[in-house]
Amino acid sequence: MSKSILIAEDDTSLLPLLAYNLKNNGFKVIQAKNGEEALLALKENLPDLLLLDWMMPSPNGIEICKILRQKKETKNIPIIMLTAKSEEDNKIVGLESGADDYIIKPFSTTELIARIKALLRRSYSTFDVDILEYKNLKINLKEYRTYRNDRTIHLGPKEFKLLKYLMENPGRVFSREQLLNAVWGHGIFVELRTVDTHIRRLRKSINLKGEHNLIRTVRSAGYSLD
Amino acid sequence: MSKSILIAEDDTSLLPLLAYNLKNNGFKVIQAKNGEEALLALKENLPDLLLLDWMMPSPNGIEICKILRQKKETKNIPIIMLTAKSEEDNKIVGLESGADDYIIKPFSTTELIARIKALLRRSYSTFDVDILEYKNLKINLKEYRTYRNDRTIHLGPKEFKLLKYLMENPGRVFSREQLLNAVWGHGIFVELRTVDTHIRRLRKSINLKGEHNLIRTVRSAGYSLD
DNA sequence: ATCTAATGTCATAAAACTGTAACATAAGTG
DNA sequence: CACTTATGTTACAGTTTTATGACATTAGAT
Repeated sequence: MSKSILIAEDDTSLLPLLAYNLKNNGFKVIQAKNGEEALLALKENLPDLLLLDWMMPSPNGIEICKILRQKKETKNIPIIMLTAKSEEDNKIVGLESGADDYIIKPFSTTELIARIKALLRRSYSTFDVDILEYKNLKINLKEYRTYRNDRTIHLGPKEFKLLKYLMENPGRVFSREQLLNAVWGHGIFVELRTVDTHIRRLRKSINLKGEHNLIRTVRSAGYSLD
Repeated sequence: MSKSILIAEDDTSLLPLLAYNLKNNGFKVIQAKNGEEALLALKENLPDLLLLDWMMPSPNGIEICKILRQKKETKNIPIIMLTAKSEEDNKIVGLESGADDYIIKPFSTTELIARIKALLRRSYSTFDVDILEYKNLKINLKEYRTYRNDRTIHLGPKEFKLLKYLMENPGRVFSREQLLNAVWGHGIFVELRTVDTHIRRLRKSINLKGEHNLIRTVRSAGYSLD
């Protein structure tokens, strides 16, 4: 799927040019003629990357940057700042405000594209070990939260651990004993079939109303995430 | 109490040497053989200072630096970058990425120690934000006041610290141990269950007449702001 | 010193979670 | 198909974990 890029640029000759070039390179482009528009567009939906002009009538690129970095849902969106040559000295401020990269006008399209791609690549190799995802399932380890299709799901401690374990090795089949060892701990005295019950509870919570069953039963072997 | 230092260095001959020298100088050392390990170690607990090798297989020092600078809980940790002579030209980029200092290999132990000490001294005069907000909750750290929906709330000292800590990482679940350490202090003799009582008092004060309960209980895990 | 607010601990109540067993279904087997 | 085996379901009692309220003690303020 193509990545979306929001451009905020008040130079009315540059904006369409940028948009055109980016579209040609397979990106989906959202255009904003100033900071206000950019912020409004961000309420609508979040792009994969932002291109912000440093100098604009308030709110300018830096201000927007700072605002975004404070909000949870936007703090990880990569940002490239567009600066004029004369403003180059301020680049440190730019990066401090939370931008991930900056590029000095005038710049070549190829250079811009290269930087965009580099940044997207970098930010998609997520370092966030706290979040596990599989299909439309997501769990946040730090917050102990589970989502299916972004809808919050409540799980008990055992179910949570069980799901976590399965999600760490999606597709792989675990025997009941393996699951007991991993989730309950070694050397405990619990019926093997207890796993069944928990799998059932997990399924019940996860597969809300007609959603595809994500836990596969492998007869005479065990269970796996599918 | 001795300060802890996390070293991320992929040169397997240099790492133990550094660790040895720092330990000799009274620091507590955590070692990481690459960027991944460093990030993992940071999830466990936060050191007082970081020593990052510039050149490592990804994530390298700069990348780690940028990541850390974006997170509230790590953005103020002082960072020293280790760079090879040939990379010296890039030193500006190093500082731009958010490092506080850099040192060029090969360096003398005494110089390194000196810089570390200088940095630690400097960074302990850090000023914090004085207002924290979450949903309709607001606390003013300087004036020591708490508001819910602009209505003033009275909290005891412990409850205030507890709330402050939770508000610094909204959503994240903290175990009772963690809360005890953060609010009561390390190495203290207090029942774990005491946390419950304070959470209860905090809830009572915060959730005036029918307002949404902002503190979530996560069974067998702890509490979090919701 | 006296009074008030804050704290830590306990006992008990309330809630949530678990493990089992019994029975129902479904899947393999010859 | 008849039989065997594995898994799905359900209900329930037992256990664990958390909430609550009361109490004694301590710290702080006047």
